[in-house]
Amino acid sequence: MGRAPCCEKEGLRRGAWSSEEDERLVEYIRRHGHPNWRALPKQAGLLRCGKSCRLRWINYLRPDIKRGNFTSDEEELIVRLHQSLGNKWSAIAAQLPGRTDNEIKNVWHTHLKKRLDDERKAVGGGGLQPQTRKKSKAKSTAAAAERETATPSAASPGRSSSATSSGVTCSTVTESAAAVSSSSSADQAAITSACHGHGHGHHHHQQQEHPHPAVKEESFSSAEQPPAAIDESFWSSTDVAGMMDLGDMDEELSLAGPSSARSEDMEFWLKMLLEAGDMRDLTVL
DNA sequence: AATCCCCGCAACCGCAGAACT
DNA sequence: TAGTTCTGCGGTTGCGGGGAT
Repeated sequence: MGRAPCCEKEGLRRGAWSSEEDERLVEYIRRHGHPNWRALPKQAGLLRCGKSCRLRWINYLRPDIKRGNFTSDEEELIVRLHQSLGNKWSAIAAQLPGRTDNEIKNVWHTHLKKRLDDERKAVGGGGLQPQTRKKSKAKSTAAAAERETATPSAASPGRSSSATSSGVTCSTVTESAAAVSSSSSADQAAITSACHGHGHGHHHHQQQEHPHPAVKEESFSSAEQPPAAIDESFWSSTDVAGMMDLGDMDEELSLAGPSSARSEDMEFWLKMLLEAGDMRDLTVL
């Protein structure tokens, strides 16, 4: 059947979002929720298509987004879930509260997949393996790993980069490489610790940053405060801080629909409990 | 110092299926 | 029940930063 374009392309903005647009979107959703993405941009006064608004909200502006680099526990969990679920990023993301499918997908393609490939090569061929990248890459990767461990908060200004500005609690690709084929008890521990991290933390550091392109956030661990430089004006000007009040947020989230952070949490814990046995089995694969 | 190359990330695109009429 | 609309998902791309040469 025919399919209408998601939006009339004429006159709509594309590309990176401005702080004003973010502001509008957040403010609108805070007040009205998002019952209809298609109509939202018009009603919010945004020159974007609904799809773009949705993506921006889901992947970036949603208050329950947990940002910062992935912990080794999270990476491990992703690897395991990917083994069982395949490229079902949304399903994987459902097990990692605060993480988006897009983010997980990116991490998979940039870090984890490479890591697994390397491991397979190491196991299969052993010894020296030809680098898929140029020779300089090995150097730069090692250097990056070193940077990560040596200068956790020495992130350079500008865009965030998990590889170049990893936080203290965040793993590097190499760091957790050996952990992938860990024992079943280790699995449980990893899952459990991941759960603890999510269960306790992710609601409370939601306001860590407002990652706006104009003032990209530094990378930092989930336990740290965001750098002072982060777009404070945005939070104050839009009363987003007020939105982050938990009580208020619950209200907002319930308004926003079934995917509230609270229900996600419940679902997460239920699934975790149910799947704990399955996860053990995965290690046998 | 300049240029090249690679990486990470946000955003876009198109499809599939659910929801609605 | 069929047609249409909307949402969600997965794959892909383009941009900007930073390290290497």
